[in-house]
Amino acid sequence: MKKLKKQLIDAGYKMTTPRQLVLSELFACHHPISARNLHKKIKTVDQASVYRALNLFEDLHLVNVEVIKKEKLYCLAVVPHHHIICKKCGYTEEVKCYHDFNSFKNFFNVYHQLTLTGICNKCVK
Amino acid sequence: MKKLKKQLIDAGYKMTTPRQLVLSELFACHHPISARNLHKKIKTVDQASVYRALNLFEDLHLVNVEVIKKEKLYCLAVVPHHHIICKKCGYTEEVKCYHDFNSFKNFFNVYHQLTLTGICNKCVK
DNA sequence: CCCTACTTGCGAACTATTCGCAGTTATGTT
DNA sequence: AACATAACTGCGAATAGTTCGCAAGTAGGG
Repeated sequence: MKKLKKQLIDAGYKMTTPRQLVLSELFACHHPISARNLHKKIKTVDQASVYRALNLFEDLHLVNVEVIKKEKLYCLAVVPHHHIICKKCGYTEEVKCYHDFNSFKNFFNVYHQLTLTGICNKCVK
Repeated sequence: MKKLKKQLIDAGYKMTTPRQLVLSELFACHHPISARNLHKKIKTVDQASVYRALNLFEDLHLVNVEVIKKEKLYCLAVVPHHHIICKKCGYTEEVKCYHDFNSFKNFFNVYHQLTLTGICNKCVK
C-alpha cells in the first residue's frame, strides 16, 4: 500500500482521498472487479473519478485489466499474478505468474496479461 | 475458412452472409481489430449484426479478444497465437503460443488469452 | 499557513453494445 | 427444385459504459 503510494507520487501524481479509496477497495477485494461494482462500493466517490483513477492506475501498471464475459475487470498488480475464471459461475482462483518478459522481440518495457477461462469442477457436472 | 464454417455448423448455427463477411474480413486483416472498425469495412452488415457475430464467434472460441488502450480488439483464433503491441504507435507483431492449458487446476475446457504490451524500438528513441 | 497545479464532483455528452420485432434466409425435407 | 421453419438480419431505439468541461476543492512544497 505504501509502495503504491510511492509509485503514484514518483510518477508525479497526488495521493488523494478518492484514489486512496479506490486502491483500498481493490486491496480488500480478492478478485477482479468491474468499475461499476467498484463505484457501488464507494459511493462517496463520483463515477467519473473512479474511472479516472482506474485509468491512471492502469497507465502506471498498478492494476491489471481483463475481460470476462464482456466485462472489464480490474485488480491490483502488486505481485504479478493471473486468474483462472469459471465461465459459468464466475468462481475465480489465482494463478502464479510464470513469465517475466521485460524486453521481448524488439519491444521494451513489456508487460503481459494472461487470462484463463474454463469450467470449474462444480459446474462441469 | 472451411474449418471455421464446420465449427459453426457443428455447434448448430448457420453460415450466413453477414457472418461470412465478418469472418473473411477478420481473415484478411492481419492484426487485431475493433468491432467498430470491422463494421466500417463491411458497411453492408448492420452494426448490431457485427456485434452479434463477434459475440457468437467469441463463445465458440473462433476469435480472441484483447483490450489495448481501452479498445476491445478481435482476431481469428485459427492457430493459437498472441500479439505484442506497442502502446505508443500500435505496431503489432505476432507471438507464438507457448502453452496448452486444457485442464488446469480444477478447471476444464480451459482457454487462455495472453496480451503483451510494450514500447517498440522505433518509439523508444 | 499560503499558493498553485493537480483533482474532483457534477451534469451532460459521447461511444459502445444490445434489444425487440417484423421481414428474410439457410438448411433439411419432400 | 420448391417448401417449411427455425434461425438470422436490419432497423430504430434503448441501455450501458465511459469521458468531457468547468467551477470549486485540496494535497503538498515553500
